[in-house]
Amino acid sequence: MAMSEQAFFILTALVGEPRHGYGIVGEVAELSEGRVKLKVGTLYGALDRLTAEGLVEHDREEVLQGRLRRYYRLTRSGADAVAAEAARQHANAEAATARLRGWQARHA
Amino acid sequence: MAMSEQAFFILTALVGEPRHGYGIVGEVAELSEGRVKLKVGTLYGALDRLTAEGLVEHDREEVLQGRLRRYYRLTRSGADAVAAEAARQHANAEAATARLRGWQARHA
DNA sequence: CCGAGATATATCGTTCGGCGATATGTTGAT
DNA sequence: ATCAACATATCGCCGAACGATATATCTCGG
Repeated sequence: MAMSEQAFFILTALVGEPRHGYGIVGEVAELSEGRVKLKVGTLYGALDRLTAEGLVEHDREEVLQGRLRRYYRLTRSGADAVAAEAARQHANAEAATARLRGWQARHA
Repeated sequence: MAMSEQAFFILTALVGEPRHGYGIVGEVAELSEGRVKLKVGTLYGALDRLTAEGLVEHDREEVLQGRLRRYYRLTRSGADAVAAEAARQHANAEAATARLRGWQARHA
C-alpha cells in the first residue's frame, strides 16, 4: 500500500462528512496545522485515483450561489484505509522515536 | 519536506550506528516489522540522494570475507530530519485517529 | 564437486504521482 | 471596474520507487 501524505489527508478530511474539492483543500490545511497545502493539480488527480481505487465515491452536486460544488464521500473501504494508514504511521513514528531515545540515552 | 517512507526508514536504520547498504535492507525490514521491503534499486538511489542532501555521509569501506562493504552514517542534519519526520507522522496519525474516534462516537 | 541461495554493490527503463502553470467562470469587496 | 477568493479542470515536467538485470563471492546441501 504505502499511501502519500496528500492522499492520506484527503481521505482524513472526508471522515465524518462529504466535502467538495475546494473545501477539502482548506480542511487539509487545518488538519495538518498548515503543514500540507494541497495544490489543485494534486487534488483532482488524487480524487480521480482514489475514486478508481474505491476509497472515495461521488456524493452529490450542488449549485451554491452560482458556483458548482461536487461532493465526495468516503467509502467503507476508504475509512478502513485511513485507519490502517494511521496505525502504520503511528507504528513508524514509534519505531523511530524509540531508536532515537535509546541512542540519546547511551550518549548522555 | 515530506519524506518518503523508504527514505525515512533508511535514515532510521542508521540511527545509532553506521551500516552498509545490504545491512540496511534487513534492518529496515525488522524496524518496520516486515511492512517495508526495500528494493536495491530504491536503496542505492535513495542513498545517493540522501548523501547529496547532506542527511547521510560515507563512513568507511570494509572487505569482509571477500565482499566489499560500504558503510554509511547519519549526519547531525540527518538525525534532525528523522526526529522531525517522526514528529510529523505522529501528529498526522493523531489527527486522523482523533477524527475517526469522534465520528465513531457520534454513530454509536 | 557442483549448483543454489544468501551476501553485496550497481545501473537502467518504466511508471506513478505531486507540482506548477494555465484556463474558465462566478461572487463579493473596494 | 478590478481584484481576491471560490470552484472546477487539464497538461507537461520531474523526482522517486520499482522491477529487472548484471557481476562476484561465500556457504551449505546433495
